[in-house]
Amino acid sequence: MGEKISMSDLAKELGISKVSVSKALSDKEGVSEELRTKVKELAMQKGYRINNSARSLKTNRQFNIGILISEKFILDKEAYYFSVSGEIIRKLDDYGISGIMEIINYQAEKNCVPPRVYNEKKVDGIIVLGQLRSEYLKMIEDINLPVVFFDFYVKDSKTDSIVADNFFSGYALTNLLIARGHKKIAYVGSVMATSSIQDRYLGYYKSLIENQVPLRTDYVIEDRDEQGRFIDLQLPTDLPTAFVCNCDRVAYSLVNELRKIGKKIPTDCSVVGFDNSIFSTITDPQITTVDNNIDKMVSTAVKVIVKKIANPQRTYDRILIPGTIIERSSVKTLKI
Amino acid sequence: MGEKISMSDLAKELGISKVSVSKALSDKEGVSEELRTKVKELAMQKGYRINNSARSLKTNRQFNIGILISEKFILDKEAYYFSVSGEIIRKLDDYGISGIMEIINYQAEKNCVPPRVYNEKKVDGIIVLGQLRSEYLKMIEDINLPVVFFDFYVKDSKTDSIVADNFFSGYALTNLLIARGHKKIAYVGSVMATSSIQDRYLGYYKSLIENQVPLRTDYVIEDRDEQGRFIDLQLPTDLPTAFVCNCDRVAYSLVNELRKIGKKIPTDCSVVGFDNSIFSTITDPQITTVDNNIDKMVSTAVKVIVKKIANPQRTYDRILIPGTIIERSSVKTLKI
DNA sequence: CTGAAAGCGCTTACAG
DNA sequence: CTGAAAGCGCTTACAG
Repeated sequence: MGEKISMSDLAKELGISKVSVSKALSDKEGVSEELRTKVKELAMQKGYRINNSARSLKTNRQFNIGILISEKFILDKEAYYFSVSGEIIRKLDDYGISGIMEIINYQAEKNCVPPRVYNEKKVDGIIVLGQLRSEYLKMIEDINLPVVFFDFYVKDSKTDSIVADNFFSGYALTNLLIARGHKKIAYVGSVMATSSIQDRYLGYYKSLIENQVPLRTDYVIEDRDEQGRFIDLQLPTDLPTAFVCNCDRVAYSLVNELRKIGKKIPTDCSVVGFDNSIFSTITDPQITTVDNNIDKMVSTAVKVIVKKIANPQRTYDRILIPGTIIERSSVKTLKI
Repeated sequence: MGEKISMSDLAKELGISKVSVSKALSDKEGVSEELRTKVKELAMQKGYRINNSARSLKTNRQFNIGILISEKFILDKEAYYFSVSGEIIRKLDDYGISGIMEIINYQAEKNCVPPRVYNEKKVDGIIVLGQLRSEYLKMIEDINLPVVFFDFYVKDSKTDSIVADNFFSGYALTNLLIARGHKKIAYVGSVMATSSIQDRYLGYYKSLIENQVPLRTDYVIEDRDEQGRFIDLQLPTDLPTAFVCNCDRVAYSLVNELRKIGKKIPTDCSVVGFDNSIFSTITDPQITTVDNNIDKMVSTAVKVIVKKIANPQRTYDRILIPGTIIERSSVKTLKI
C-alpha cells in the first residue's frame, strides 16, 4: 500500500494518455464508458491516490474549508463550538471537502492577523464560528474568499450568515413564562456582548411590551465582561419570579446562586435558558430551554459555503433557523 | 487584499530571479541578508501569500496533519476528544502546521475505508484519537505515513503511542481508597472495551493484591456494550463501600443510580473517577478523580509526529504520561 | 472519443 | 551570492 503511483503510470500501463486517465477518474466527459471503467479498475487495484496539491495548482480548488474559532469561545473543555465544528466537518465530508479548524488567539484577533489557512492558500472558503472583534471580521471580509458567518451577524455587512432565530425564540420563551402567570421576569445576559444575547433580549422585551409588562432596568442582569468572560451575577434585591437566561450555562450558574440564598427552583423562582446544552440537563430540576436546531444550522451553513464557492457572486444574506422550545421542569405555574 | 501575486511577480518588480525570492522567503541560504530583507518587505507590502499547493507539489510536504476520530467517541456534544483535537490543532500551529480533523463513521471503520486526508494526499502524518477497530488500525499502519496513536496503544504494534499512565493511576487511586479504610471496592468499567479501561482496572487489581484484598467478580461492573455504547449499571447486591469508575462520566451515572436506591455520597458509598472532566464537578459532592495531563499528552504527541515527519525511521514506542490525583469530597474515611 | 502541449507556482540541484 | 533550467502531477483548451 502506498507506493507512489501517478496518472502517468496508470496511462502507461493501459497504453493510453494521462489525459484520458484524468478524465476517466474525475468523471468528466471525453472518454468512453468502457475505458473509464478500465481506468477506474486499475486505479483501484494499484491503490492510486490523487495528488490534491497537483490538482489544486491547476484548478485553484483546494477542497478544504477553513473553520475559524476565537480562542475566547473554547475556554471550556466542553465548548459548544467544538461540537459544532465536528458537525460541520462531518457535513463537509458529504461534499468531498475537508475542514481545517483554526483557533484565533487573542493576539491574532486583536492584531487582525489573517489565519494561516488564508495566508497559505489552503482553503476555498471560510466559516467563522461565533462573533469576533469587528476589526478582525472586517479583515476577513476583505479577503477574496467566500465567507459564511455562523451563529452571529454583523450590521451593514454583506457577508452571509446563518443564525438561530434568537429574537423569535426569546419572544416565545418569555411568552411561555407570561402564560404561566409570571410578571416579574428578569433577563440574564450582557446585551452588548454578542448579537445572540442582544436578539434574545429583544425578543424578551417584545413579549413584555405585548403583554404590557414594564421593562425594569434592575431586571437586566450582566453575565460577562467586555472580554466575554463570565462574571458573578448580581441579583436584584426585589427578586423576580422568573429568569430568562441567555444561555443554559448561565442558567446553571444562576440556579447555583439562587440555591445559595436559599431559593428553590421552580418553587421560588422559575428559570429558563437557551441552547439545550448539557448545562440544562445536569441541574435538578432540568431546565426548560430552546434547542437551536444546530443540525439544521450546520447543514445550511455548509450548503451555503459550497454554493458560494461554485458561484462567488451569489449572496444569501441572513438565514434564520427557527428554534424549538424544550419544556422541562424549571417553570412553575403561578395561580393568577 | 488578495490579488494573485506570485514569486515571479515579486522577482520582476525587484529585477531579480524567482529563485532568489524563494530562498529569501523560506529563509534558506543563498541570498544576501540585504536582498532577503528587501524581498520580505516587498512581499509583506504586496500581501504576497505562498501557494501551499505549489510548494507541496515540489517538496511533498503538505504542512497538514490528519486527526482521526471515531464517530463512536463523539456521540456526546461534550465529547472529550473534541477538546483534545482543539488542543492538538493549537499546538500544531506552533510548528506552522494545520490540523485536518476527520471523523471516521461506523461504515468506514468497519469496512476499513482509508480516510480522505490519506486518499487525497492532504497530510504529512496522522494522529489517531482514541482506539478504533483493530482491522482499521492495521489499515492505518500499512499506510506509508507517520502515525501516532493518542490515548491508546495496540499490542504488538510498532506504531508509537502517547498514553496516560492508566495502570499507575488506577493503582494510586485504589491505594487512596484503601488508605481511607475501604476494603469492599468495586471497579466500574468494561475491561475488554479499551486499553485505558483495562489498564486502569489492572492498576486497581494490583492495589488489591498488594493490600491482600481478594478480587470479587461481582465487584467488576460492566458499563458499555461491544459497540462502546453505555449500558445500565448492574449494582451488586452486597453493596461495596467504594467504587473506582473508569471515567467521570460513568462515575456521574453511578452517583445517580446510587441516589435512586437511597444511598448518599460519600456517607454510604465513596466514588472516584478518571479524567477530571466536567462530570466530576457537576455532581454534588464533586468527585475525586485523576487528571490525565492532557496538555502534556498533546504537546508530546505533536512533538513526536513532527519529529517522525522529519525522520520517519525513528520510533518512540509507548510514551507514558503520568496523571495527577485530584482529591475532592466523594471519598469518606472509614474508621478502621 | 482520444491525446500532444502548455502551464499552474513553486523548489532543487547545478553552473557561474 | 545569483539565476537558468528542469520538474513535481495534475487539468484544460485545442486539434485530430
